[in-house]
Amino acid sequence: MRGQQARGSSRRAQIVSAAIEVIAADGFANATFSRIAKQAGLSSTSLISYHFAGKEDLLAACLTEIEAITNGFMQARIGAARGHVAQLRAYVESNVALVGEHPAAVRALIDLVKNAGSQSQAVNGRLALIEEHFRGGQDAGVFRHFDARMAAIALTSGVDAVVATAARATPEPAELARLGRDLSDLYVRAITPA
Amino acid sequence: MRGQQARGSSRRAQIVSAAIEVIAADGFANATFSRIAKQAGLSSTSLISYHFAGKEDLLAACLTEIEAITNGFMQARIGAARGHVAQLRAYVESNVALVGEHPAAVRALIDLVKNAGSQSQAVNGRLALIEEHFRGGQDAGVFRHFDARMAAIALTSGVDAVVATAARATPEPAELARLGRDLSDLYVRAITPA
Amino acid sequence: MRGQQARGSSRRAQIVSAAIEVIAADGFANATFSRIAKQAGLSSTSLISYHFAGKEDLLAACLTEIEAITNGFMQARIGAARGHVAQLRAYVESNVALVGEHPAAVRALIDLVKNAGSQSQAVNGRLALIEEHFRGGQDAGVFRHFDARMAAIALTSGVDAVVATAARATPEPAELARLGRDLSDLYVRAITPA
Amino acid sequence: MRGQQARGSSRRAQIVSAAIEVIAADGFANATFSRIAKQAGLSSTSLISYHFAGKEDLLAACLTEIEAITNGFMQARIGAARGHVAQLRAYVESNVALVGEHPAAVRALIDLVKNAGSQSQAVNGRLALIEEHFRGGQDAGVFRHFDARMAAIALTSGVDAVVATAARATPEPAELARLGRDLSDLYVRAITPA
DNA sequence: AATGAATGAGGGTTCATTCAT
DNA sequence: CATGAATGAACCCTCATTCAT
Repeated sequence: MRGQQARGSSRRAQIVSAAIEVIAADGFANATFSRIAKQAGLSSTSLISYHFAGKEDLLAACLTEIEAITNGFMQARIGAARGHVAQLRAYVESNVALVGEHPAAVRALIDLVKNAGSQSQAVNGRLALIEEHFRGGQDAGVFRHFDARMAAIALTSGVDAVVATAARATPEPAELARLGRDLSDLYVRAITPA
Repeated sequence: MRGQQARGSSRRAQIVSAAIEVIAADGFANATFSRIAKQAGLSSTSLISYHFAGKEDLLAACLTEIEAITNGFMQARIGAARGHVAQLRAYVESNVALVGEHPAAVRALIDLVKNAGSQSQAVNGRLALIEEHFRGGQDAGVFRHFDARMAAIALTSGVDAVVATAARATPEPAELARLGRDLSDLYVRAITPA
Repeated sequence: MRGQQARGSSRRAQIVSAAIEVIAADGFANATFSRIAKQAGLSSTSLISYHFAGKEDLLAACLTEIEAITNGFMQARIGAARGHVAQLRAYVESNVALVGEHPAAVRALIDLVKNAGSQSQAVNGRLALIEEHFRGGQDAGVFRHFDARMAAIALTSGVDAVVATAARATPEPAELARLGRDLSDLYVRAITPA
Repeated sequence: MRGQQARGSSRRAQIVSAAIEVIAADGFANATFSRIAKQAGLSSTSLISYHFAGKEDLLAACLTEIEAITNGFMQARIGAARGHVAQLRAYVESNVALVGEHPAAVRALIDLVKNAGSQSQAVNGRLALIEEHFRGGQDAGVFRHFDARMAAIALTSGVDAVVATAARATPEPAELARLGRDLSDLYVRAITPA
């Protein structure tokens, strides 16, 4: 009766998936319950309200879902890398490469981050992780001493923006790879000692 | 009858100013005529419609106003700098410093850029300018050879994000100066040869 | 979410009915959602938007409903008549007689025809039917040779105007019958050979 | 201060003229003060309110002006005709011919009659005149005995409708002449004895 | 005589949400 | 679980009119 169902509900997953597609296609501002319901093949928006406590709840679920997708993709590559620099490269390059694998998820994520970013723990979590990575590298002496939080913000938003631009054009994998390499070059130079 | 007033109208300026404050405080999505009218001390939203052809028109006027403010502030500093590197530093540092002078304008600008960015020629103009600056530096041999467009995107969005974060906290001028220096260090290292 | 309901919805029918009464009473120009909602006993206009895709949709539904009413009444009488002249008489007389049965529908129809006439295929269909009838009579040699389209326009609008006047006064059935006879006399004389 | 100026004001005439053109071009429903002011080259709608007591007043003035135009054209032709039948022909044919001379006035008149018809004395006056003409012809024995008022309604509305259709197409003078002759044939046959 | 600014009512429409079934 | 109906607030916008100047 309340809305807010068990996490495992298949209906929930179906709605979240539809919402992500709508956000990716029509933008965050146009992602209404109406469009989402239609995309999901539901006859009524009330089903969404039934499964989610509110729009915020749905959006949070989208964010969670997207991050599960992206993390699954990126974590493997990052985990395989050895050393602070290599891991940072892996982060940037796998993030760019992700556009080729899950364009809708990437587009939706960027829109969600733009519009609901600072409230979201998930987004802030990603930020904190990178900040922590920077501090670790600094302690290990492989990164310069800069404002780690500031650099984390600059990096994540920069990567997001490049990825967003790329996501609009659906480029070739090879082109994406070059883009990712170029971009990680930029940041590695920025944070490592001369 | 109007719907499009002479540029110099004081009411227009008052409404634009109120709109900027609302966007800065409540976000682009919540910047409704109602809130703007209330902020401006107007008795009804129809006065806004009287002075502006529509919401788009008002938003465009806000963007114009903000850019006038920011350009007036930044152009002087950038123009005073000599050399590609110094000019880039001037851009980044003056942009960060701007937060201390016009926090509302900065916050609003960032929200407008996020939500109306790719349609706005003013925004795209800024991007093109930096891209051009990069190419010029590359031709002069003072910048490395990287994807100029990509780097321009990464830089502008990174600066915007750092600035946005700073704008939320209203920090001291000295702190802002340090932040600007740190950030421009980052980008200068990123784009200059080892 | 709907905006376009199944044809059989009782609410839809209720709203259409209310709209017809409002148009009949206040005129097409004053048939606002507010007045229609009040007439239908609804608490808000949004319910109308819920059941109809827009004002046009509602108006189209009204036209359809009215034509169903009028056709049901007139078709029987016209179909029972034999010969071109008798059918024309049946058309004119049954149209006038209709005022006694469904005054609101008649008044509303005339207002709708006046204001949305040339766009409506239903209205144009009626015109085309009569024009065709005229041509048939001319080919059969029972009608004179005149501009069939022009005469159809003159007849339908003339009948509409007489009917509209009659509808304003709610006259007795006998009086209506005489009016219908007189009017059909007029047109029969106009189109049959001396 | 009140609005409602002396009849002879040149501004008044200018506004009336603009209003007629707007009604003819955009239709009665879209004839707003805004559009009329623009058409008249005025900078503000308040000037209209200044010269006219209200919208009704302006519309009445339009009707008066149009009738002055049409009467000037038609009266000459009707007055030159001798006999009841010839005068009726002159009315119908000159009315149709008018389309070629003053298309805007005709289009506007028809729209005004449709939307403000039954309230207007001028319109009702025209009706009464024809009704009187019919009675005169009946007394003189040249017209049959029919419901004079009803026939007047049928005739005027029929002529208006044909004229309205013609006004939409701006046809050749010769075509208009034929149309007028055909139409007056129709009505003459309708009202004269077999 | 004329004007620009301002007003308030009302326009249709969209939206997330609630409720009874 | 699921649904269709209903709701009320809020949205942007247009209109004729008024007022001080």
